[in-house]
Amino acid sequence: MVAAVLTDDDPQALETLRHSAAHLMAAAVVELFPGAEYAIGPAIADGFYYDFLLPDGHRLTPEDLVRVEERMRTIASRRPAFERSELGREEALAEFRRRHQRFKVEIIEQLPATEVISCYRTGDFFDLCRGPHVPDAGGIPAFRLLHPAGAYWRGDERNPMLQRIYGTAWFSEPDLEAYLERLREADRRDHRRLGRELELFSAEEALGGGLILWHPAGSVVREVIEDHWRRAHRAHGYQLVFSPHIAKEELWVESHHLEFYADDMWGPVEVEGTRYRLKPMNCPFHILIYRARTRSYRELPLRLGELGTVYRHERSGVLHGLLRVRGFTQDDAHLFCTPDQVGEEVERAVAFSQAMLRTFGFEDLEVALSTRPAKAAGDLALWEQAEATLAEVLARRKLPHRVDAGGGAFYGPKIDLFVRDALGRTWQCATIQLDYGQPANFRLEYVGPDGATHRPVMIHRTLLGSMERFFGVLLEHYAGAFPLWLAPVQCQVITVTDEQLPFAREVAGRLAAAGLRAAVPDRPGERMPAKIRDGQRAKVPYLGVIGPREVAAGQVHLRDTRSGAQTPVTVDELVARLGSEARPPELAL
RNA sequence: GCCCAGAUAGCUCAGUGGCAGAGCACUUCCUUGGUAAGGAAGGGGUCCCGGGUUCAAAUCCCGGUCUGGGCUCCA
Repeated sequence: MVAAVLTDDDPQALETLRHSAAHLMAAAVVELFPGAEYAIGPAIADGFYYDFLLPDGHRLTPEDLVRVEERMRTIASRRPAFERSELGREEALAEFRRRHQRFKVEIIEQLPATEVISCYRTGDFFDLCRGPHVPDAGGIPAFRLLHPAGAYWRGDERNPMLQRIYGTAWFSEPDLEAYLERLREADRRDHRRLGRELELFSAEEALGGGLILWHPAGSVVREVIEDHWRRAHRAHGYQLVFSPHIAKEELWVESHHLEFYADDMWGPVEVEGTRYRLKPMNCPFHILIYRARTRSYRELPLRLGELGTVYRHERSGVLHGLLRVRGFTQDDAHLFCTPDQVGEEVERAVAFSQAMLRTFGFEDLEVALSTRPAKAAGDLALWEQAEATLAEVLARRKLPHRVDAGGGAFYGPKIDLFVRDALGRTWQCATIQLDYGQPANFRLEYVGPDGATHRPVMIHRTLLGSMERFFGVLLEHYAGAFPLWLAPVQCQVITVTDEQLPFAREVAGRLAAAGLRAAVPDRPGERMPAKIRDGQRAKVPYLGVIGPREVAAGQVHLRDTRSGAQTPVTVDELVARLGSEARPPELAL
């Protein structure tokens, strides 16, 4: 018998608590829905869930959750113990068959024959479970059910769809309340909400799922990001290119995309008897640029970069705001190098992406190394060599990382960088993929110092991922309040009465001449407090207020909307101060 | 794709077989004011699309589109 000692600092204890809460919830569901079959109910990050198959195909509603939660409290008030028992395999199978619990029977049948089968009883509820648990069901200080959902048995869409309930449990009511507040904060920061409120982008029904319209304010931010990106790439030895959105189907045969990636590609378009496909990736285009003439080893590494728009046929159910879309622009680049340049090029790309992500306020990065998938192209020895090269780079840069076995692309292993945002959530941005396959598919060559032809190695990489996803992540990270260099409008010039409008326009003109984005709201007759409120709500970093006093003194009363601080400044001071704060950050390598 | 839920004014939403509504936004007029909403009047609808049931459909039924939650956290 394992007696769990609950302490606040032990993550294991919190997991135990949540798993116990899942059992308590299942007990309540079985009482409310006699005949319910229960599948699995693990603790997860921040909470727990349990999957059920309810009698008569009942589907859970939010109202059902209220009843389940009430019943959980009723059961908990009786403080039934979590009683552990150990059964033999046959005994356990008989018990769960008697209870008509097909999922438990299936699980036991798949356990090794020698495994000790432990079960827990909570009042009338009896479950197959490894444990441990809290001593009794009254020992769960704070819990809340969150939402119902559908989920396939074992996550496989060929299996029956079960009803899942998500919940959360904590050591205390204040902990629970803090967590619920975190959820509310995440909702307030939801990029879809902010995108609408700040008029940054939209997705219109008339356009089709997963397709995004960038509105003027969002387009300004994107343009600033792209300018920063282009400048940095030129400084780091990249050459920038453009390529079309569509190519002959034959090209995708040669690249093996149609063989390995067809499900994610849009269907063919036929023009004058030739089939074309929308591009899901930019690589074949950059490869054709490489192949346009004979290349010398003196040109390598050749780094071709492009903000390339691609189209992928994501399944309708996985689309999500800007984070999962069907048309998006990758900040893509392909590095063509000699085999002995690979290590250095990968290392430079990793450093470049770390530096780039830092300029957007992402200091804390997580790193993953993804290895050979089941469906892979190319020979095994090359894969092993490629994986070893990536691991060496991570070791040299002293980057702690996890290994995602089988998570690589079909043409090579990869290093992914994830940013951690202001709420502690992680998002994949940069990816650096080695590719020995495409150079062979396309018979790429360069002439070496020996006068003979050799095969280059390719590295695919993005730093930000895609403009859409990165913008969505950035928007949530900053909660819509962009730093000055990214803000769509950097300074709004507000007058106390309409009398000051000419001076306000003059000030805005001075700011614009200095390359700053300034605006004078066109709202004649509107009161100043209303214009201040609009500026605050639009998250404009600076509001410059001008009344009769400021006109007389040639000043602006500057309000920093982030801190609320107010200071009178001359127009020259205003231009100098905003000009220096608005400069894009330098890339620190 | 699959399960569930939703779609009513630009936005947030109420209305649930019998006259299409509120707040904000927008337009006009009045107000010229000092750091998060000055006042009044007005305009604005294919109640997502298509079909069905009904004397009558925004409302009920069927199909579609789009959106949202979830679908490899594994006793």
